[in-house]
Amino acid sequence: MNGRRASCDAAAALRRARILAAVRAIPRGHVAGYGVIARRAGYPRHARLVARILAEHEEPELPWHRVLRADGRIAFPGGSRGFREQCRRLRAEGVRVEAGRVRMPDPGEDLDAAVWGWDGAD
DNA sequence: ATTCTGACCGCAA
DNA sequence: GTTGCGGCCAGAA
Repeated sequence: MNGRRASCDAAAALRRARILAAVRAIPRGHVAGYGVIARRAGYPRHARLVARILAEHEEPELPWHRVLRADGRIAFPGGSRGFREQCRRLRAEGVRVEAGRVRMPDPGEDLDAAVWGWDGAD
């Protein structure tokens, strides 16, 4: 077998595993950005990799809907199937979504559910 | 090796 | 609020 190729695949599998773990770790009712997930998984600047992995995942329990763009908006094109599904799932767990976008935690306002920029400190 | 494509990001107009 | 653009990085062609 080709060792270089094998170690490459292994590295890819590891990235994938760590990223999926980071996504699973987002508490219910909370959200995090692609970049935040990448950073928490140990791969800063790999936001696009997170997106790719979410697009290909096959794990039914994965809370992929808790992952948003850096500005708090849903990454799917508005009106697309994924867009509506993500909206639905988020609202189902108490996250406020308005115009395809999750409300940011304004200072002074006590949001009980949707916490933007969640980074594990909670 | 080179080129193209993303469920992206940050910053400047 | 919006758009545009360069930067980013893995994977496929």
